[in-house]
Amino acid sequence: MQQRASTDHLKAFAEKCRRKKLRVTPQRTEIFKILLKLQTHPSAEGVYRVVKTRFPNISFDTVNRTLLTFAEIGLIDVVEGYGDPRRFDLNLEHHHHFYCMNCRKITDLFCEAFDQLAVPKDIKERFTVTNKRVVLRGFCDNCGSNRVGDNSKQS
Amino acid sequence: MQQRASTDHLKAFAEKCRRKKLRVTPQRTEIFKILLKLQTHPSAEGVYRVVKTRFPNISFDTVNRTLLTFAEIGLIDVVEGYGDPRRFDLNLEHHHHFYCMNCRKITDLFCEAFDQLAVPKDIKERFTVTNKRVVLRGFCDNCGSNRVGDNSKQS
DNA sequence: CTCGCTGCAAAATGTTTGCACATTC
DNA sequence: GAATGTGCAAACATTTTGCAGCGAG
Repeated sequence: MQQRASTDHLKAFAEKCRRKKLRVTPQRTEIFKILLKLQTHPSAEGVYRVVKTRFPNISFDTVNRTLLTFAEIGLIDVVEGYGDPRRFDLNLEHHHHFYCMNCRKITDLFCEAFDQLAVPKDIKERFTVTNKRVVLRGFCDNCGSNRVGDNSKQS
Repeated sequence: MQQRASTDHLKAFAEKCRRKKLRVTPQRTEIFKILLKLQTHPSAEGVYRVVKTRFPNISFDTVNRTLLTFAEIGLIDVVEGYGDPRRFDLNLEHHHHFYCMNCRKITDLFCEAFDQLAVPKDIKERFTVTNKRVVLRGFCDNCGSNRVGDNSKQS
């Protein structure tokens, strides 16, 4: 089933690149194909290891940059954590987080509706769940008005 | 209000340390006090900068190790992302994540109840929300049986 | 007095940047 | 042919480890 869809995905990929004025290079295509096949949540390093079996000369930087580029144009997503340094939270009570994509600030959210969300039985059967949290992402009021969609940093 | 509670928190802190057979050193106490005051989600670096104003000789490692120790005994929490390398996700559809604290594998969860969770109006007013996700944490079936609560790694 | 904790230094890991050459459009 | 993408190498940032001496219990 994955195989069948690949062609469509590849077409969509090429089109998206063209729309964003990105060149469709063999490296990019291969990386995208590998992402399709992996269906996991690999790090740049993980993707690199796989791509290397087909493009032995590819550099890690190309893989890493390509992934960041893909994320920038919305072709793929970056998993929560976003590669930031580890951060700590004194608040052990049940609460939730809003993460600003621009200034990277995390705001605690307290919300009964979120707290009350139940973990379905089938998930509980597959995993030992010790923590449940709703994570929202977007832009805080400081950042929301000025900017729209890019990934530039700010200390 | 934070001020008043500090004493209690400090007592609880000392007791927790004793229970876990950790020594109550000035450094640890200071770091804990700073966490109480910060009420944010600082990185080790961020905590270090503040502690240094009072303990100019403290080393970054002590701060970092202390924070990790605190997290290990459940005194504080590590925010989603956990300091892992950045990871990517091809799946742009609405889905949710389970993160295994042991093997660090992320599993996609598809769950209607989670999808349907509405973001309350007051949150929408404060933030521009572009993404919503439920993140569960715990141990997957491979890791759940062998281990219970520590933080040791496994490649 | 003992063992855990701290500070220092170095290593390991992960990420970013600059530049010359190759390649897509 | 112009401009973007790639590979390489070095810089940078973050996290981890080993060890000698210090200090809490």
